[in-house]
Amino acid sequence: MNLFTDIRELVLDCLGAMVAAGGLPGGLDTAAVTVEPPRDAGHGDMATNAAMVLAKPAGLKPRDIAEGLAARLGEDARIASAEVAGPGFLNLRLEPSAWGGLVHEALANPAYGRSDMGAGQRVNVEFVSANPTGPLHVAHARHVAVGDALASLLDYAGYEVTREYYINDGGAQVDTLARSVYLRYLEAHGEAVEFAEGTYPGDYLIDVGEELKALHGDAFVGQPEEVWLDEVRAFATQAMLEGIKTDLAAVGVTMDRYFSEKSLYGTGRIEAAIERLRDKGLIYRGVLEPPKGRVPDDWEPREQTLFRSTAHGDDVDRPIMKSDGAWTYFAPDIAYHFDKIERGYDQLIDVLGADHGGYVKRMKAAVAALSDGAVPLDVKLIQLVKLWKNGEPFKMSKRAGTFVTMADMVELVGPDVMRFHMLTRKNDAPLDFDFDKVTEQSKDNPVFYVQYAHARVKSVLRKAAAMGCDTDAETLAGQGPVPLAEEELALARKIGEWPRLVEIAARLHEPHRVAFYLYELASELHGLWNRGNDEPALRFLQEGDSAATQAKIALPAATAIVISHGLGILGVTPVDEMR
RNA sequence: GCACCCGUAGCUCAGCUGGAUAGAGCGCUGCCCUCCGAAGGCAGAGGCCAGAGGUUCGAAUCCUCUCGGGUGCGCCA
Repeated sequence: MNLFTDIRELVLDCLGAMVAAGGLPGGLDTAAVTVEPPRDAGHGDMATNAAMVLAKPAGLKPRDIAEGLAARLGEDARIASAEVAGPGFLNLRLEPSAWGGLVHEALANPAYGRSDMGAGQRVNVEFVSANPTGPLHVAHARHVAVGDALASLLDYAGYEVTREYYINDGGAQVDTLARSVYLRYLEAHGEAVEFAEGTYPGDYLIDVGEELKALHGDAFVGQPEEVWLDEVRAFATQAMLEGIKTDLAAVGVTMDRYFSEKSLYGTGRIEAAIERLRDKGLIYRGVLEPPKGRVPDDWEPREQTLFRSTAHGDDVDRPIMKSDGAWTYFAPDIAYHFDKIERGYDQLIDVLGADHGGYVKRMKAAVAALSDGAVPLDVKLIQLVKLWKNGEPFKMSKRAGTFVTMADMVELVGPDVMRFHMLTRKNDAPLDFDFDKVTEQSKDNPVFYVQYAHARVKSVLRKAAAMGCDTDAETLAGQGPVPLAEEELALARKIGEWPRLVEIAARLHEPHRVAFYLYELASELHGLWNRGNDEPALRFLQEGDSAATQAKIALPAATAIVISHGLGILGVTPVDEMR
């Protein structure tokens, strides 16, 4: 139930009636007609641009259409007033009962805000996909928060969502991992080792070396790489993956599928994907031009196997095979996306680091080619997270050992703070993460502010219960449409915007909008609360009057329910009291 | 050189398939705290939406160009 779309339907009905009555020509395109909240609440509850959009094609003056439309809209029971304003806007004021009905809906319907806009379409959200060479670090934390919230949001909006992790276990970096673990293994046998350039010196591999020793004894000691590499690589990769899964579990994220890059090699799957492209005439042998203005020192023209990505919007064609005949990293990625397409997804979403920006066009080109344009790929690029501590930038350096893992971060601030804060910016804007501020209990901290609103309501409900009120949602819903005082309308309207917000955020693939909405909703609740300080009639708890209190608590209770819905999408647990 | 992202109040940032007088928090100024939780509240100042053209009834939003910042640009994934 989305009151904005309901009222838009009403507007369209009225327009239809005007056509029938001869007040408007038929056959007008109403696609551009919107019903939305006005920027300035003083203008009313909703505004429609119908008259302005239709004036030109109808050959009429906007105000004339608006006046005719206003007269018809005014006949609907939900419309308190319809006024023509400005160049032809129609400002609608709704009967308070219409908003009260929504508040009631929020209480009565646990699925309030859920949408069927997805219509069961299948969406694959790939996120994190960190190399399995170590624990997740803070940059991944943002990927985790954004990817998982986006997946939840789409689920909430009626899509069938798969959360997926692509394991980059096919490239050279897992060999490096294996060699590094091997060094730790030798160390476990008492050998002094040195971590050369290009190996991973991190402490996190010490245990893995020990485990390898426990498993294989000294069987690999002094042996050449051919003897142990495959075994150690598999063991190490598995160990890293287990660690990553543990890290994810600690913040409440469960992937539906882990897809191994390695599984694409030697199985004909890369070849099959490339063949598909070749069938479309998109694979050829050729020589690329060097990039203008910045020619690499060792540049020399080379004939390579290329994918004609320019046929689908890329700037240059891309190599899929190295000069030694091995696949470039792009080839298995093509095969991976081909696999996703073949699994029947209607939409693909990749959550990647912003440094992969140059990679988006070619991947979109590949997906467009492989799906004949049927499957859209949206790539969400995640900007960097800048860490702060004690008012100073907190440097993160692998070399200096100040390597902040996601697990460290969670230990310091908790999963809820981490997840919420990571969504307080658009994905493509850099984000500051200040270890002091994110846990601060003040209005400047959105995490706290939203949680506080929820806790405040819960506190009110506890006190109401102590007064003898029945505070469960079912009982409150049973009281029927919620009567609202003028001062309570702003909060009720905000509750009414929830379903609309969900659809907008889901359509744009922007989960941060949920976080911002929750902040606004919390703000309305706190604002109403504060007015209660001066005007006792507005307080949720009416001292000594449990009947009045019983009626009053429906609105805050509905607010808390919507907050919990929203936090649920973000993967944050609503708290019942602040500690 | 090319591509992508970004440029909105002193600072950090929102801004809906293009909508009305562009919003929030911080900071600043003034007033307020015996009041359901003051871990604050109310009010105010503060803007050429980087700049210039264009499309439109209407542009922060779409198009073109310029300037400024970030990221990336064939055998690294």
